[in-house]
Amino acid sequence: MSGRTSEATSPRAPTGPDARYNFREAEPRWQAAWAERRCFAAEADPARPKYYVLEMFPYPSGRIHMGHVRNYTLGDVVARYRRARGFNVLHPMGWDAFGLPAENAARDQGIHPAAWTYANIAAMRAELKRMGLSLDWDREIATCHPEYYRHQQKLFLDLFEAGLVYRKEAWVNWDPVDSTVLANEQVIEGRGWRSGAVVEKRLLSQWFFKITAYTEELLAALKDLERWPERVRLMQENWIGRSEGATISFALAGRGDRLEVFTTRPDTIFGASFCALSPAHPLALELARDNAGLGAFIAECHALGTTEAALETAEKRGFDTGLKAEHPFRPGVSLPVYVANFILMEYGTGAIFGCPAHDQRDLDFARKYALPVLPVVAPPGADPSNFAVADTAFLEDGVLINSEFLDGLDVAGAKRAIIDRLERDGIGRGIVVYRLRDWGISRQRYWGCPIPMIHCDACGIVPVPARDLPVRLPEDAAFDKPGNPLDRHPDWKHVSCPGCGRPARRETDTCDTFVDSSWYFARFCSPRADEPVTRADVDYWLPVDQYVGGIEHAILHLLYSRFFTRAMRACGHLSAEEPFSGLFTQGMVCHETYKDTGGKWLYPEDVLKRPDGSAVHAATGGKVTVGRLESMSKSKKNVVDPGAIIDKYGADTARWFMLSDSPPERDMEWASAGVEGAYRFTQRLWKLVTGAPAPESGGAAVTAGDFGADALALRRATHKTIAGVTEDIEKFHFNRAVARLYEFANTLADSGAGSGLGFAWARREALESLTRLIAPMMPHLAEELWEQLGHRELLALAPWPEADPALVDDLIVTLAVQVNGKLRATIALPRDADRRVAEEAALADEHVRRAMAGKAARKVIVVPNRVVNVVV
RNA sequence: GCCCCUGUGGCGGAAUUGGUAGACGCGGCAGACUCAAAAUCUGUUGUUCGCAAGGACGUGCUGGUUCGACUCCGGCCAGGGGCACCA
Repeated sequence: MSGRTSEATSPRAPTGPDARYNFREAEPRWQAAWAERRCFAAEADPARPKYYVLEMFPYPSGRIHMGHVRNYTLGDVVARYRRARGFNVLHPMGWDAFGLPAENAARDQGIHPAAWTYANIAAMRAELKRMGLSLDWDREIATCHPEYYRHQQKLFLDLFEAGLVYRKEAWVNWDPVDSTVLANEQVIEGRGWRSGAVVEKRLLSQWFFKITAYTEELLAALKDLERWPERVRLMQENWIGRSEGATISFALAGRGDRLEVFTTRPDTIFGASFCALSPAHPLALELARDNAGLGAFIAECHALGTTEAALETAEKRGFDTGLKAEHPFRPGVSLPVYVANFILMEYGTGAIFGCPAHDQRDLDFARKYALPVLPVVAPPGADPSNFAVADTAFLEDGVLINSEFLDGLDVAGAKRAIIDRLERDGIGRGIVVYRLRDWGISRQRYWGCPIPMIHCDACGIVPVPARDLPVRLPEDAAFDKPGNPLDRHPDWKHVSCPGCGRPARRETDTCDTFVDSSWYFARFCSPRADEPVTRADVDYWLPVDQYVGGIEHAILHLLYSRFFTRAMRACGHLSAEEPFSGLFTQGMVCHETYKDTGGKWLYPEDVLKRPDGSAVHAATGGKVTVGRLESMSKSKKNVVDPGAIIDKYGADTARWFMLSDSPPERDMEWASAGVEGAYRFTQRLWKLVTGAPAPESGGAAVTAGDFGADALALRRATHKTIAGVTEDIEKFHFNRAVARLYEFANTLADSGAGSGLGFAWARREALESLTRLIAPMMPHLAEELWEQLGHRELLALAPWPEADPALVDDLIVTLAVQVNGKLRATIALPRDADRRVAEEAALADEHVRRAMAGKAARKVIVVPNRVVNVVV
């Protein structure tokens, strides 16, 4: 080592290449080398097994955040590992580039959305490139580019042709702050997911994708997505919301028509005491024409909509229409028909029968309007003659009572019996209904993909001919007023009708941005094709073998992508059944929060932590309150800028720390002390490999006889580590892989000088294996070490090390010896020693003898290579 | 309200899936080097009793199954997430 002392101390001042690993110099150098060799450019090759790794593409906000660093590091480990395993890997990157923030920037800063977006993309691309990700940048796409949305418009036309797109007048969720329509999924607790504004109901003509055409398929296929987290499958299952029930049609007294209701409890028909209609039900609207009171009630229901007041009160209210529905099995009994505010037109038939004894809402309603409550299911063993329901409905299984031909059956049996009877009588049938609704995609915004349709007074709605695509966004839109800039534009919407040539109007709605992200994974397979996708390419690359992203997209994005895959298949674009065969959902990156004495949030870099755990303001020395761990957010200032971390420690350290400690699916804490530890490890590795160079074997033949005990021990450690790290990476247990690599580096550092040709060979094998194993996680350092070990070829192109099974298992194993289940000793035995040998060795141990206190062993349990338990 | 997940040292977490609880990292303590500090290296670090050998206790709480339970089962408690007038 050199005599220099003042350098090489702080991460801020690394120096000469011989003293320390200089990431500042090395990282850009290796990135340039990878780019020059085009190591990560993917090409379809049917002769090779493919592996498509994809992380959810980012919204170009302008800066990357720690969540991105974690997401892209996880994906990159998989990509680099698979490449080393010989797969033809596709690992692309793009930009989810349409969306409202660009229009807000235009309004607030006077920058055009396109200029703002492309500048952000350039900034973020540069940041991502510094991370050393093994991406095929040749395939980069941005959804706001006409070369992308042009193909999306073509897909829209194809879906339209296939009957999967339609237009209907619908009550929509209107966000008054963003002046746009939101999908049901984008309304969270009655508020817009982006603006947080209270959402109103409005009736508008909207474009819909017929996702319900695939409801059964989307649900049934979930069980085959074995490499998806169970929890995501469950969330989608709940979202689709399958429920089995029956329709029952009631005759209406004094009218020729009938009322059809939907119920999941047809078995409770004899307990029915009223019927109720949705305020939007056609019959309700018809009756309202001659009934001012009813009209007022319906108007009131709509006005309330999903406003705050409605959410808070949530009171069940109804209006008696005066109509009577005749009970289908009890001649002469009739039920009042109400319009009720809690019945949804979109679910079932928009009408129900109420059985208060066995449904809590119906019970509340019945009590309010003094309707009868007749129990028809009693708990098993209860006396049917005096079983009654007070203010809690009885929802469990039991025995049918007061129900004529159903009496004595259980709930499941009664359901079957009544459905049989309804079907025989022709007044109902068993059906399955779903919660899932069609996907409303119209947005009254500028910065989105224009919907390629034209409204003609003579021809109606006419698709834009494919040859006229793309329908480009006008560049000269104005953003200073609320509402849709496309609709306000002086001439953009005026076109001639493709059918009759007369003046017509363009559709001014643009697509929900979830449409853009519903097929980008397919576009990556042939990103410059003159058609949405090239069949041969998508059929080779799809499905995505490993998709990585945040749990927040568990429902919307993933369900829409699954729909799009099916819709594109129906249009002949691809043959994949599912878009993502493997899914991994990562946890969030969290950080402590800090507040000063005035209660103002502080950035972590302005806070000084003291050894006793307290914290002070770095500049003023004032007291700082340390708050709990929370997901990083700008509003709480508990953010750490990835750029600053990479400046200070390098990309490899940031990547390594991201993978250490916390399992990737769990939330993690970004702790500065942990980062320092990761940085120290990079330097230790550098010293380990360069400090005591392993001689090159130079092709000299090494035979088994050359390996002494120390060499063999080292070789066993090496092969055990290879096997362990390989398994950990396969299973996404990156934190365990990291722990193993720390352990192996410690073993290697402690293994000393050793002697002889065999040891030198074993040491070199160990160092090369270590270098290859860290490569997916710390790719730059690994290349540097690989070069130091004398290799001329890039490590990025080298294969993954193979573990020799003969060296993975130890020859001598340690067994635990218990007496009555308590650990008393450990004994060392040859691997797979005979049970009798193990038993004798255990009983001979002095600690064991003492614990047995002279008593005889009643029973001895031997688990080979693990444990001997002596029962006395 | 319904559904799901998680609870292990001072902290992040590990435990071959029923077989030596606490690997690995962070932090702490002690020591070496240094005029001193930083960096680096060595040792130590669940609690507790004991000079020691050694013992007792210990995976949210509680009961059970088992030769043996962080792991399986029942009942609680706490934290987090999803859905929520869905008939």
